[in-house]
Parts: sequence; C-alpha cells; structure tokens
Amino acid sequence: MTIKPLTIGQVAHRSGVGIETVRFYEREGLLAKPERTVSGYRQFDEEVIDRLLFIQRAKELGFTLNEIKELLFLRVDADTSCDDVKARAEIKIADIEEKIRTLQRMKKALVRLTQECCENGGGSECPILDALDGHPRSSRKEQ
Amino acid sequence: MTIKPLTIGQVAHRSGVGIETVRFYEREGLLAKPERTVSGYRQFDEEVIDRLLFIQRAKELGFTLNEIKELLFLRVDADTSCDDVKARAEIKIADIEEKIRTLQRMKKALVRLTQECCENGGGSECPILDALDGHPRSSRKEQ
DNA sequence: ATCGACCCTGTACCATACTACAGAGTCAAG
DNA sequence: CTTGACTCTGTAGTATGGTACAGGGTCGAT
Repeated sequence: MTIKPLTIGQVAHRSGVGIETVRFYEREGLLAKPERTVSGYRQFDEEVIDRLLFIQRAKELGFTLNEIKELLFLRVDADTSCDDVKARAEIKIADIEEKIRTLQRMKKALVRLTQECCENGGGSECPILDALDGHPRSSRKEQ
Repeated sequence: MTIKPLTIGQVAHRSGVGIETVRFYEREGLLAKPERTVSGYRQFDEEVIDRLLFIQRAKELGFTLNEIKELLFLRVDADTSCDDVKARAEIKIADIEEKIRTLQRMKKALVRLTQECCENGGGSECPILDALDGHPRSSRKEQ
C-alpha cells in the first residue's frame, strides 16, 4: 500500500503556507518536482510538509532561500564526497554559532533592561545599544 | 570641546554600509535626524556607528527593519512607562530564546551530519531534515 | 578661481520572496 | 451532467531593503 498522496492545497494548508508559495519553492528548487497525475495535478508525499516547516523556521532565523537550499542539499551522494559535505557543514555550524552568540548578547541586554529600567526611570537614550555594542565604552560623555 | 562630528561618508565607511543606506535608514526612522551644517551637510556623532553595526547584526538574525526599530526604541521616557517597556522586552526575549533553541537544534543536526555522514556514505535523502523535524519519525518507510 | 572629492534632494531601479490574477482544465457530489 | 471547488500555466504586481543615478551645491587644496 503506497501512502495516499497529497494535493498542493492540502500541503499548503497543513504547512501553513500559500499554494502559490509551494509552487514558487518548487520553481526555485527548494522542493523536488513532485509526481503528477495523468491530468497534471501535483502529488506530494508527507515529507514535503516537514521541509516546508523547516524552510519557514530557517527563514525566521535570517537564512535566505539560497542558504536554505544549501542546507537542504547537504548530503553525501554520487557527486558529493563526504569531505565536501563535512567542510560545508562546518562552515554552516560556525555561522550558526555566531548567530547564537549574538542572540545571547541581545537577550542579556534585554534582560538587563527589564531589570534596571525602573530604577533609573528614563535613563539612557537606548539601553539595548548601551548593553550590546562591541567595544564597551566605559564612561559615556555627556550631552 | 564638542567632539568633532562625522560626515555621512565617514559614517558609512566606518560602519561598512553604503552612504545611500545611511540616508535610507534615516528616512525609515532607524537613525535620528542628525544636525546639519549651514549648508545642509549631515553631522553625525560616533553613536550612530554602533547603531548601524547593531542594525547589521540584527538583520542577519532575521529581524526586519521594523522589528529592529522596535528594539531600538525600547526605553523609558515621558510616553513610555516602565511596565510597558518591560512587557515589550519580555516578548522580544521570548522571541530570541525561540530563535536560539531552533538554531541549537540546527547546529546539533549539522554536527551529527559531520560525524555520521562518512559511516553510511550516501544514506538519507536529506539528513538535516531527518535530524530536525518536529515530530520524530522513528522509522522511515522505504521508498 | 577652479578642480576634484564630497554632499544634497529626488526619483528610478534592483533583488528577494512572495502574491494575485487570467484563462483554462479537472474532479466529485448531487 | 452540471456546478463549485480545486488545479494548471503563465504573467504581472507587491513589500522589503536597499542601490544607482541625475542634476545640483559645497569644501579645501592649489
């Protein structure tokens, strides 16, 4: 028993994207060309839902569709050696670690803001920037 | 002695963005309207550099310019109560934590990929998806 | 005073990532 | 066997975030 294929409408609904978006991603190579019925209707299988959810999440993290495509195609096959995959994956990992670090600094700055904002009601021009910028200016020059 | 103001060119150069981008951010309200010389030249002070660097970083993390604007304006002043700032900051914090969690899952998947890819050279269709998707499918149905 | 490098405003254009038709065919319930 | 919801291709339009002039003024060194 082959599992029942999904129409594009079902896929769009279940993954929370628009029908046009599914077709768009297919054109852009983010989704494999699906099987078709005799009349030309696309026949998706369940996996495509996960892929669409992944794309949404990755987009929210600032990856472009091209970067997402690279992530999705990170695998060993006839044309891709293990070393190649490893090398590319390690670049992505470093990239992701950098994002995590920056987010943690942003979070820290915001936590500090929630803790301190009331004490000096109406202090700095922009607390998040004070807490966040790279080179810590120890004392702010006034005015 | 008032510190020497920066021209738009110096600001652009030092923050690594284009001159047009600086003007664009000013139009969009991400940068305060700077002072002008008699002849109309913008006069920036150092702070704007940090702000521009922050904007770049936040963009790479998937924040839109509007979201970044909200982050930059998170502060207590005449029109904004502490409770208000606190509430909005906590939403941002939760948002950031979610991003961090997702990135950590992505990283984990990629690390696993680099560790395992050689052992079963040419295994799955898409390892990152296998490792990442929400509901763990314990066994994959073949074909 | 004039040259080149800079700045001004305004408008138009670009890439990315969709989104919305138009015009036609398909499917399935009654 | 019709009706309405769905699908197809193809093309065009939108929002976001810039980027690139055009046509002009300004600044500083020679």
